[in-house]
Amino acid sequence: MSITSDLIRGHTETIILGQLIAKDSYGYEINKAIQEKTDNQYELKEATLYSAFRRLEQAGFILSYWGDETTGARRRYYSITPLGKEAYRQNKQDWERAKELIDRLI
Amino acid sequence: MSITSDLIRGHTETIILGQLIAKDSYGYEINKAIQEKTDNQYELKEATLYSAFRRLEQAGFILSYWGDETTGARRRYYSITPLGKEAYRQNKQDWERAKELIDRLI
DNA sequence: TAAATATACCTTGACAGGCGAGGTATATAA
DNA sequence: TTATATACCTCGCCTGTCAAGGTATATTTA
Repeated sequence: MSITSDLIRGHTETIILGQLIAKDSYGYEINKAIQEKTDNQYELKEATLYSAFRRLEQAGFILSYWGDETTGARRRYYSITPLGKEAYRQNKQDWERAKELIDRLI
Repeated sequence: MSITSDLIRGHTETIILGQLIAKDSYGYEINKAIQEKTDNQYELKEATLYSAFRRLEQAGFILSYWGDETTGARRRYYSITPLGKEAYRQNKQDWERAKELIDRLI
């Protein structure tokens, strides 16, 4: 943990979209993947994660559907839309630019 | 402009502290320097700038004093404190870490 | 078998930083 | 005299994060 949220703020949606480009997934799995990718240095708080899903779906960047689990807890799967893929590309580009600017400034 | 504020959020204070390490300065000048450094790609909004000054002074990271201009508008100068320098070093380190994490995730 | 843990979802309300909009004042250029 | 540049400031809204709380199923442990 420890990485302050303000440094990640604004990347949450991009991170989620990035996960969904690889494959359809659900909240719990996405968060586990994030933790693994960062060697447990970062995780999304649940409230943050689920409110991001709402925004992304609202914006037409993702679609959701219930999984057909016959056992265990139900899962709401998300898939990325073409619009979402475009947003991801744009966000990634913005990040490259922002990174360069911030490096210049600090 | 254009760089969304959420990507910069959390860097405002570090950027200001970074400017003040070079030399004492005042709001207007700091903002001009930021614009120059980024080829006019970025600027702090005034409300953002001045509220950041308040926080930084409150935290003991900077001190302020009025300039002795005999002409033109008055200037409130800021200088960075040892505590502010330490905060700057820490923030910069956090940035390096965050950058690496975000690059892994998106 | 009871309790704890892991999986999996969700909402509410508070908080903090960014910023639009508005304001003040001095000096210079058109 | 009007506009622009310099230089400061505040108020109140907006948005994303997250602590705290809740629900339900399955497995592991005591």
